[in-house]
Amino acid sequence: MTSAGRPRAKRDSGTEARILEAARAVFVRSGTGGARMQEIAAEAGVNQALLHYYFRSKDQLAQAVFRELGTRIVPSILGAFASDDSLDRKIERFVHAYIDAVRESPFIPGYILAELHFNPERLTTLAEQITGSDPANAMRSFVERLRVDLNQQAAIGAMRSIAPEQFLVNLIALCVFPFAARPVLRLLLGQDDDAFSRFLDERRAELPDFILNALRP
Amino acid sequence: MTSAGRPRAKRDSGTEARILEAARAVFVRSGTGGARMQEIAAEAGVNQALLHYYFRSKDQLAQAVFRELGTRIVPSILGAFASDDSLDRKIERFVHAYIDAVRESPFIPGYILAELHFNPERLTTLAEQITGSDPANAMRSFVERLRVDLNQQAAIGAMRSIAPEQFLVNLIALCVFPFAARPVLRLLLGQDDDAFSRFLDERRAELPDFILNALRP
DNA sequence: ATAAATTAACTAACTGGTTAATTAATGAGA
DNA sequence: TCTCATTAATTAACCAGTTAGTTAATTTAT
Repeated sequence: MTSAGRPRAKRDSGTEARILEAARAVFVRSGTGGARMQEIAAEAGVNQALLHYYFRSKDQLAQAVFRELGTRIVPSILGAFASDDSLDRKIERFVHAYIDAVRESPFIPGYILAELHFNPERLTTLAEQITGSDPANAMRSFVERLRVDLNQQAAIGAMRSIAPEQFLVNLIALCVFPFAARPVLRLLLGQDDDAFSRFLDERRAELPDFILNALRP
Repeated sequence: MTSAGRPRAKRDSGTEARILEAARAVFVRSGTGGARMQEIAAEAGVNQALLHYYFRSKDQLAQAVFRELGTRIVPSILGAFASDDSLDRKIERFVHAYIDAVRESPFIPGYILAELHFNPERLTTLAEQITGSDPANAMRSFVERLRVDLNQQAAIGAMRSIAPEQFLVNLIALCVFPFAARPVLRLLLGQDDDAFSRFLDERRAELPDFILNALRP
């Protein structure tokens, strides 16, 4: 028998995963408001009722997708700051980790940003999920640690003084924005997929220097 | 008589404007997919049929809102680059113009980015509207002019060498992202409206230096 | 036999959009 | 200046199609 009297995986196991995958595709390209359950069912190759069988409602399905994508990306990039590397090195690791993590699914940042704009309450759920309840507090202590780091660098004359909030926003902006604004770049700079990829290569190599240089005293 | 046998402004002129205003509010907070015509009608205080009387369809109404917001912001910030100031000064003007233009309606960048993510084709229409057909070409010549500027600064040793595309993305990212990511900042950094406003003041003052410093050789 | 997985068919509510009728400015002519 | 036809503005009621969600029956692994 399986684990706990729980009869599992009858006909075609993996259905739930297939549904989630289809939902991800549809939600990412259409948003929660624009997505249609029917379209998701079709893309998953199942009956529409199955979506409700596995995920009670459209909203819960949307939340599941959002949670999955959010928790997949955030930790990978936060990891760079968990190490005890030098600040210089942390910045470089962050930039590389983010670009590497996101480049194979470049619509995700735009989707997450959009979804957060229209449903800001989702952030609470997501943040609790990641930090384990009380995200604001976890974040505050993170920011304070960063403040100490930055002040120390400023004290020894290695960096100019900067508020940790400004620093964080700058760092994240420079990483996230090119993805979020990809449709704009595509049209306005005439970037096809290939050009965008080269653009990212260049960026990955140069961005850490750009940031460190900006912080030079 | 009026201009051309065209009887104008009967009962309550300004209805169209009121509808557009209501539509703006609803679309900005819910997106095209999430918005409901009924909600817009209610917010405008008119019958739902009037929305169709003035703007044939939901899509056309959404486009009208998008166009209005897009054309309101873009030129004001592009203006900074039209001048013949020094590059340093252009950067400063751009940062100031953007923050000043957007700070009183801080959801607009998030809305525009989200809308472009889900309906990238809207960008074409908008860009044509602003540049007067053939936006890709207008943009290319703009980028090339910028390239010359940047190369010149690099040649005289005033700046490090940087591709105009990277430069543009950096500049815009640093300006736009704080607004687009506002819900995140609000929760994660615990910023209320007031704290956000102070954050913007600080940013407006420091960001030009940050960018110029990053470009130092 | 049992219970999970899956489906076809359905429904109740809602959606964007239409229609036909009503109201009120406007300008032309008597 | 007083009709009066004309035309724009506005509404209530309606419609057809779609939507998320349900149900009851069927399949299938154990």
